Amino acid sequence: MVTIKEVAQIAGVSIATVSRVMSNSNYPVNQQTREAILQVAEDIGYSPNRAARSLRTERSTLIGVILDNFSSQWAPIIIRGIQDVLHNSGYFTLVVNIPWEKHSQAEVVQDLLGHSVDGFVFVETWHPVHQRRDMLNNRPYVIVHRLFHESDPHSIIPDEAHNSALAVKHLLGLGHRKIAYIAGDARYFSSAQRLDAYLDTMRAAGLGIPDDWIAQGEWRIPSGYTCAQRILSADEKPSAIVAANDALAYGALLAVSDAGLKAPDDIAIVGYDNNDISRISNPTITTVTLPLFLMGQVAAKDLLRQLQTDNREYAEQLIPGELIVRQSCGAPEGQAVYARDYVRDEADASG
Amino acid sequence: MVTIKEVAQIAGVSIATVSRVMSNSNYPVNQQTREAILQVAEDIGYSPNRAARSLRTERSTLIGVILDNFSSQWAPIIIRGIQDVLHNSGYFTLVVNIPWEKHSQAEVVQDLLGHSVDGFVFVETWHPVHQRRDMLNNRPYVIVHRLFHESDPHSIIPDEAHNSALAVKHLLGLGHRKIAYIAGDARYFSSAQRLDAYLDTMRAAGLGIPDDWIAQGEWRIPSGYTCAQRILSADEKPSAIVAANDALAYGALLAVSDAGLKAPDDIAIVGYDNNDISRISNPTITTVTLPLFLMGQVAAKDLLRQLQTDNREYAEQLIPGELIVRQSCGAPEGQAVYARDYVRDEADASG
DNA sequence: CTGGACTTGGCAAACGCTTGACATAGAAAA
DNA sequence: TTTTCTATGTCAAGCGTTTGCCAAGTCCAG
Repeated sequence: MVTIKEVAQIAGVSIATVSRVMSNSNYPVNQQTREAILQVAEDIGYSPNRAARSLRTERSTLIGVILDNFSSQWAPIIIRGIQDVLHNSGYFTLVVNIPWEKHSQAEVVQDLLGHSVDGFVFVETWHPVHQRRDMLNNRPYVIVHRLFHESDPHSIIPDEAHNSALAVKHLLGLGHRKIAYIAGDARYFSSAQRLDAYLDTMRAAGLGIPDDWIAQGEWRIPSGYTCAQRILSADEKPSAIVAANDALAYGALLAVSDAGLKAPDDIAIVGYDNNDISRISNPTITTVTLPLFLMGQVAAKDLLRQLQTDNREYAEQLIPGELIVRQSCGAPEGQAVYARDYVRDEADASG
Repeated sequence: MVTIKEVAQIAGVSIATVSRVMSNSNYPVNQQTREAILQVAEDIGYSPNRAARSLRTERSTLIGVILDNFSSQWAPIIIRGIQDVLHNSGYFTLVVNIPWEKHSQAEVVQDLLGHSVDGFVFVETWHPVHQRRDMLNNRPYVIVHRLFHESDPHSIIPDEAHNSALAVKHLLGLGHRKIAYIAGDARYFSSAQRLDAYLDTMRAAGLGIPDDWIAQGEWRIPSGYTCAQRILSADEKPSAIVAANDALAYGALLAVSDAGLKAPDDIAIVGYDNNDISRISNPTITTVTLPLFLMGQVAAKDLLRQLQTDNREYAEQLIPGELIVRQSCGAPEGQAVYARDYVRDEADASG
């Protein structure tokens, strides 16, 4: 192992000086000396021993990342966003997957603290972390894509209201007035947010919604199918359906097809999530992106802020997504049409 | 921070004794003393400082996991397999994503070594690691799903030959004799392996293959479409197509449909990968699984073996997948039909 | 009763690094 | 000249553990 001593010896300075250079301390060091040291370090392949540094400084440049479910289609993208920022700031991440059912989060947190992690990121967690803040040994934390209902000032979540409104406004802009809705699993607070955004946007446009235009689904394809069937048999036929996610939209597409109708000609459909299914289905599904990579980046930056400053202002951050226009809505592809005219209060939809 | 000293003080022994108890050393310690120490440790919430331990022992219970591409649909599953084993053995993983283009792997390895990682796992790497073994500071390593061509005794890869043969044999078992093939991107060695398995299996069954039954694709849907078109215009029409992955199979499905034919009635299709597309498409696609989770587990176990024993026997390990019967092949769903009768040499297909 | 073997436990030296305290040299101020 | 200041470095303590070595106690055979 090549140590600081060897660097010091070769560079002809003391280890203290080398240390100050290597750790970017703002202690004044002659520019020539500094460069010489860096050169030697590179030449002999020196990189500081983290254990020694960590022992001394009580910091580890390690961040614990805790997932409730690594199998989620979103988690890997969020993690990439987190790492994108953290790695560039010299931090490594200790990623741990704990299935929610195991309820062993406290234990894992304990183990991570044993590794002196400087902070925590919780990804897609069902655990209201702030209730067990003591457990974190006062280390800073941040939550990306919280799944529990109660708000948390340390969380970064998608701007569901904004995103859902995008879908509805797009259809309004295309001239649709009769827009039905297939809701997601009610246990997720995002379902309620998306549904509310639909209701609000319709109301803002001055449009009424018969009861049988709203169907309660639960995220998956078969549910989208049956919900769409119910909506298609409504007294007054809608001309468009917004689904709370792409799987539901795809199920709806199948139901429309089985009913002898054609999307988007007979009925327009918009989904949410921009996952593979929306790219592959026929017709492809117009949808709204979840800004996952960005959310990860924002979370990581916020954690760095907590680590580097004494700024203690916290507020839940909402990250807006974008509309992706494909075939299922009937608009020219790639072109978003917003219903500015039909939405009275545009102010809160910006950003 | 509660240290070993406090435990020693309260338990009325020296820190040496506490250390020997806490680290499960097999140094003899009186049973009563041992229990008393453990009790005190638990009471005051002591857990050994990893940095100090690591500094002293030059081991960290940290494993570096290096990905060429975290966005791959396979990587997250492999990682879960790795972590499943490693976490249960008290190791944490430092997962790092390095896009291949950056060529900065050496640097990242350097940084990970700075964290004293005990070993490395390379996931889906294009780097022939063994050529730079010195770079790893003699730490053990293992490769899961290597992408470079040259073999490496430390790698765990899918048993492509076995898996591809499964698909072909299944069709043979269903009575097909005219089986065409859409190959994957030739830059991947797995493409060649899959193609060879197809050729071998057909040959073993004593069946000839006209040149225009084999089309060179490159993994993605449009390529599957054009390849299938070419195959469908062959002088002698095949009754089935095996594709090197599900995207190609899906593209083929579209081509078949556009040609006014119906799968599986007019032509049977089998894919490879078992990804979302094969579950969603209509008809759903019969496919072969890539045993990713298992591969991750095997890799982790192999690394543990290297860490814990002095067994230095290495051999590339091939992990077999399974056939998943869906609609596109025409067999009753969920029921695999193997062509035992038509394959002369069954021996090498077992396992 | 003595000597050896075994059991149990303590001492203290590292491990590689950071950092407060101190040293030196040269320049400017008095 | 002496003092003070700044710029640049060095010294050395100490972070919490592990572990080789030694010491003391206990037991048993001779």
